[in-house]
Amino acid sequence: MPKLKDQNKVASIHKAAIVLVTKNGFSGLKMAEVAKKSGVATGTLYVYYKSKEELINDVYVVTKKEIAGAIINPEYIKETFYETFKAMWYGYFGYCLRYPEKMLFVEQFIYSGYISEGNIETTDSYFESLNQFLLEGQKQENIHVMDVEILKAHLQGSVHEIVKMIVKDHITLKKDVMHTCFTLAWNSIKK
Amino acid sequence: MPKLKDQNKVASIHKAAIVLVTKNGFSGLKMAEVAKKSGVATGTLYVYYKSKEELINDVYVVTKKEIAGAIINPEYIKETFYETFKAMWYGYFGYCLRYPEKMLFVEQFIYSGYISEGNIETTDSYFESLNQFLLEGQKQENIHVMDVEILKAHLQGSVHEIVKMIVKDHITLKKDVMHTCFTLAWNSIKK
Amino acid sequence: MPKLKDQNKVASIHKAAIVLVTKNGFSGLKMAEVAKKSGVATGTLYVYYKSKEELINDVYVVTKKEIAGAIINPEYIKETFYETFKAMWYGYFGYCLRYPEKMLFVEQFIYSGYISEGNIETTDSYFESLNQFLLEGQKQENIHVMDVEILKAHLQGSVHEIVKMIVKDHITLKKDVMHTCFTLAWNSIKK
Amino acid sequence: MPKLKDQNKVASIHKAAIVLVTKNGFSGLKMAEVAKKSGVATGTLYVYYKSKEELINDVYVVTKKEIAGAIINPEYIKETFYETFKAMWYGYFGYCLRYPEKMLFVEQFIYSGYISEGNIETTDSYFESLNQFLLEGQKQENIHVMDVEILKAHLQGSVHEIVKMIVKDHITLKKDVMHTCFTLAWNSIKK
DNA sequence: AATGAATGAGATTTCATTCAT
DNA sequence: CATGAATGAAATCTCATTCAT
Repeated sequence: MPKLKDQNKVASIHKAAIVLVTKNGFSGLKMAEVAKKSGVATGTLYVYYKSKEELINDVYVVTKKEIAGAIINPEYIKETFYETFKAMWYGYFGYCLRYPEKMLFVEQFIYSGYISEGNIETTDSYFESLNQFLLEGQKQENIHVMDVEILKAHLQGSVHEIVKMIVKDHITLKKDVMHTCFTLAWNSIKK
Repeated sequence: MPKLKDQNKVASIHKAAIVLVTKNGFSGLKMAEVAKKSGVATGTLYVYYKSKEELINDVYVVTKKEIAGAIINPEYIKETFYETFKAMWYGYFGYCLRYPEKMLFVEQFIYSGYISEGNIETTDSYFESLNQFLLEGQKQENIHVMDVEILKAHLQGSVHEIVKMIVKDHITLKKDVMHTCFTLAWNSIKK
Repeated sequence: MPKLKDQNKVASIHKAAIVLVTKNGFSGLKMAEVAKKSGVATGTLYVYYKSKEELINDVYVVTKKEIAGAIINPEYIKETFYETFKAMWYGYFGYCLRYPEKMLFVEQFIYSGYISEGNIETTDSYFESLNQFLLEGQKQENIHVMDVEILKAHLQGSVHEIVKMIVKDHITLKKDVMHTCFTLAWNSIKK
Repeated sequence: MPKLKDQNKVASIHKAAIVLVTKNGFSGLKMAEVAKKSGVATGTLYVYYKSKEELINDVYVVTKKEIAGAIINPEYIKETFYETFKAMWYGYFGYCLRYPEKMLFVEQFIYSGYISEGNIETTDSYFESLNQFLLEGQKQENIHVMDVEILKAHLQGSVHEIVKMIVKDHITLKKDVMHTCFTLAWNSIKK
């Protein structure tokens, strides 16, 4: 956790860290580069964070929260399950497309051993209401009954991989292709 | 006659590298550790590979080939598109479940900047016949018509994310759950 | 305010580098030894210089400048060409005798491939006024007309080789021998 | 000293060592490069020489002998001291111009600490008759009386430095310029 | 004798972190 | 708080030499 000093500085440190991790991979993240890109001195990073690990954890938690917000949004609640799901799916897909580096950042660190146990639990809780929504959909027989974690993994995996491919190949996504992708997702789970 | 280059050595170096990446993450791959674990001197690593980067690239290419073999297998060719697809899907899912470290290794490095351009093209070619199979399925109206790359990304993303979740949480997968996962995949693409 | 870069440090690094090159030869220059002798950490050397090569280049340029100053000195300008030439020759000969390690250092590296192109040009410019002096001597018919570069090479070669011999054999140079050497030089070029 | 096995091999090892030292400096001489350039295996170098140091010493002694032969040659003995000296000077200058890498090789190692005491004495003996010739010239009042070692150093230094300049700048030497250089040398010593 | 793969001590270089200002 | 020079442990890589064939 950062000291609550200059929030602009924190934001630029975060941004730098995310971009650098995406570009050079986690092993390529150098504190000196984070400092340079974010316009602060290396020593300053240690004013805000005790270590590289802590910095990364902070970025992770904040980003994960932002991602939760891209899915769970009061505006997305519609009349039917289908419509709400659609809004959420588009919300998430759009977010990943706009911020692929954040998507990649979060993805990379699940297995890195860098994220502390406590933070995993914390971030999982952000998605509690999404779980409720999906369970309700199963109860109402809108979608197939199955482990919700598997369901989420399936949906998220699909979105991530498609976005990665699009970003990697510099493809400009057309509306109808995006709709095709949504159809893949919906067909897979609908009852 | 001089000593002959020992191909077992290459294999043990690979094995060590993959295991170490899995255990300590990519950033944790240290040449000294690779040397120790594979039973060679550090200098020997540099007899086989010009640099750490080249070693990793070689592991990547070899692993990617192995993965292709887990999907594209003459035994998997069945009477119907559905059955063949099912065999392939199970082949890949099973591989990922057995060797999650290889799955993760390959996944991690696509964005790491560690893989050289040439190797990306090389490894892409391994999957050519899979592309043909899917295109044929579209022509025969077994599955929806859409960009094959998107189709593959969708299917692969789903598998990877589910396997990651299972491995992460140390879940022992039951047959019926595996079948549920396959159903997700098939329902999403079938016509 | 951060710590300020310490210029004394640069000087002590230079000194250490020159002494070590003299003692152990160029191949014997080890960064760890330079660090130890100059009282800094090895990492600090890389704060000041990007690489060993750059450190050596810097020492080269600074030493070459010092050598130029041993020849081109306002005090050496006398009434006649002969007297000025004599003062310069003695200045250079004396410098080489006092700092044979610097003379050798500079001599060794011209052919070593260690000196970057730009630095050769830079250091050549230090001797421009010497060229002017010699050309003027030719115009005034004090010395033979010939390519100035050859002239300088001849004079410098003579000095270096004699000094090397003296230093190698630990001879204590008598005044009259030094005068004999000067006579060799003067007789060779005078008209 | 090499074992008297394959003299062609010895010759090509020598040639490779000389060229590589000239190009990359002494510190840049790598046994693996010598092996490659001379067309033998690294192990073979150690069949001929006990160590890198011994290899270098052998090259030194052989080259030094060759150089002595370029100066001291029965054909060069003429009627007068002047004519003999001229023939010798041209012989040496020509040799240096044709084999600058050998000249540089020998020059570099005098201060390197790599040449063993014994070999220095050995090679010095090759020049004994040159010493006699110069002493005789002094007795006959053809040239100035002074320490013969200084005299040789002066003459050799001049030749080397001029040749280095010419080779460095890729100048094609004209006959008259070569004569000018000789005149410098002769004027400096003649009585 | 000849080979070149293998070695490992030791060199160069990196980089998270500390510290003096 | 902020700075960035300084640190040094630890990483990568080199290369003279050895050794199995």
